[in-house]
Amino acid sequence: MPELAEAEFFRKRWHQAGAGKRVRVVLLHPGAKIFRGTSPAALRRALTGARLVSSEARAKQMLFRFSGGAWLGVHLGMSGELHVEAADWAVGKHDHLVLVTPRQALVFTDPRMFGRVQFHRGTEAPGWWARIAPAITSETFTVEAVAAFLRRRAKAPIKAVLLMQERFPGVGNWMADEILWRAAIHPARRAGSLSPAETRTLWRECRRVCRLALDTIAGRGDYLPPDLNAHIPKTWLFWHRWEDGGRCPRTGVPLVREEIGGRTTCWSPGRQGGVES
DNA sequence: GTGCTTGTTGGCCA
DNA sequence: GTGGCCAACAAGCA
Repeated sequence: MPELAEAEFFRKRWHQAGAGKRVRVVLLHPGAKIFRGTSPAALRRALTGARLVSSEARAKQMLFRFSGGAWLGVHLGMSGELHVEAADWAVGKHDHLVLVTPRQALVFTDPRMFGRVQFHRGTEAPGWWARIAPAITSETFTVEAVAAFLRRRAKAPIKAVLLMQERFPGVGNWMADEILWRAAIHPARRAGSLSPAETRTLWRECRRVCRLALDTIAGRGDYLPPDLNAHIPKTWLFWHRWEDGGRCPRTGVPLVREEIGGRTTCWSPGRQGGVES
């Protein structure tokens, strides 16, 4: 599930339940793949009895800071989720890590285990966190930076390029399709074939989709929608991209699904022109 | 049984 | 060295 806005949604969900609280750590499967590259035992030692101080989401990742210089990084992969349950809640088959507060349980669950939990200790955030590319919604995400990147990846389909986290942090499969649909650019176009005007449109829609997704999925301010996608308008491609017989919300024409850049891609014929344009 | 799945990585090849 | 492509990872679902 998790792309940019979903990461922020799940971060907020844990934060609202756990901020300021002391936690006890329960590792349900310490050998699980989600702990690859980190030490579950050290994680448990450092976090148990610590308070959740602050948290942040960047791209598709989250970082939770605890008292005593302990940090918990979370990447949800393809199927990971964070949820909040009652403290006495029954453990599910794919729950791997639980932070228990006096009243509630913060649960990390991930059936496919493409997700990842990383423990870090120190006064500063971990290096991998600092190296995440600046947000698309930030001022450093300029049209010039996008243009330069498209030149470097000139032969790759634009769909594949939008999935590259080094330049488009947080963009995943559905957001990439949403951006290209709004920008009216065919997903199979080579990145280097976009005109300056198309590049500018793409840049603008990247920013717009990220901002709108953050507003509608993660909410504004402290507000958190009850359901993840409850407030995404029906005018978005999002709601139509997976349904059989789905139609373009703008033209009414049947949508096309095909594999582009190694991923199933949904696009609107007519609106998004041809590969050669 | 088959063929998918909102992600990332490493290996292969040009 | 760089860029592009693809299989693999694991489990569930239709």
